[in-house]
Amino acid sequence: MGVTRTRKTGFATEVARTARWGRALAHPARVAILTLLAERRTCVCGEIVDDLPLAQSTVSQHLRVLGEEGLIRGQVEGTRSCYCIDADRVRAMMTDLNRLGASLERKAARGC
Amino acid sequence: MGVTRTRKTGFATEVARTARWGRALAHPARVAILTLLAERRTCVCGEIVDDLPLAQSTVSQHLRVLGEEGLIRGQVEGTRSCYCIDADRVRAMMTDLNRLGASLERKAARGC
DNA sequence: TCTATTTATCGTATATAGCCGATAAACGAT
DNA sequence: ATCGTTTATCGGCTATATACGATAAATAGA
Repeated sequence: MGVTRTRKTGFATEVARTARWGRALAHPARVAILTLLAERRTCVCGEIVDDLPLAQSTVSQHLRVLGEEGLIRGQVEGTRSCYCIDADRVRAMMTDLNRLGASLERKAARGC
Repeated sequence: MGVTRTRKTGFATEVARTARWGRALAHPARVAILTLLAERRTCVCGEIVDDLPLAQSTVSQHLRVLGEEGLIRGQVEGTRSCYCIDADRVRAMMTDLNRLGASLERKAARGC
């Protein structure tokens, strides 16, 4: 023991940050939630639950993950929670992803 | 038994496809591999192993994941394996991710 | 042939993710 | 105060992801 088995460390911060965006998008439920939120501009938790083939508690967890990455914001309205997309964070994410994508496309295959 | 517990299904195909891209990028090692491959244009497996704080077998697994999504291609050269980025697939990925990003940014927060 | 090198895969262990039902917490309405 | 509604969190379980060492497979070179 004493040995770290999971290595989240040892990577450049930009690389790690990009991977976190990846994680946020790594489940179809989360992509679906973002898409739904975009379509409706804003949305109460229950509407999201109705739209997904998942239990309410599961949806709540996915909402939390998206919230932890800042991609969505929630605000309590009485007994309900209203969620919406945080455009600034989405832009930040796309900036990172596009930076990666651009560098990959620019210097693509050659002798392989 | 007989009950499906993991639900990969019940989501629109485009949503699922985007989530798969997310998964591919969801680990810093994989982002690091792509970045390294871009820097060097092409790269032998051993060089990647040397560049990452992970065991050879673990790196090999990450290479496989990236290969399964088509983001990289490998070709055997003697005892070595030479990997490179598949620019077409990267473009396809960025198209999907940007389509998502654009729709999220366009219809962003309003009353939340 | 024998050896060294390189890489993929196997076996196994652990950590994380994901799922659900149940419950708690907060609020509105009566 | 009580009840119903809504949502977050807890507990427990299963599945997947991640990690490593060991081994297999393939090849280059002596």
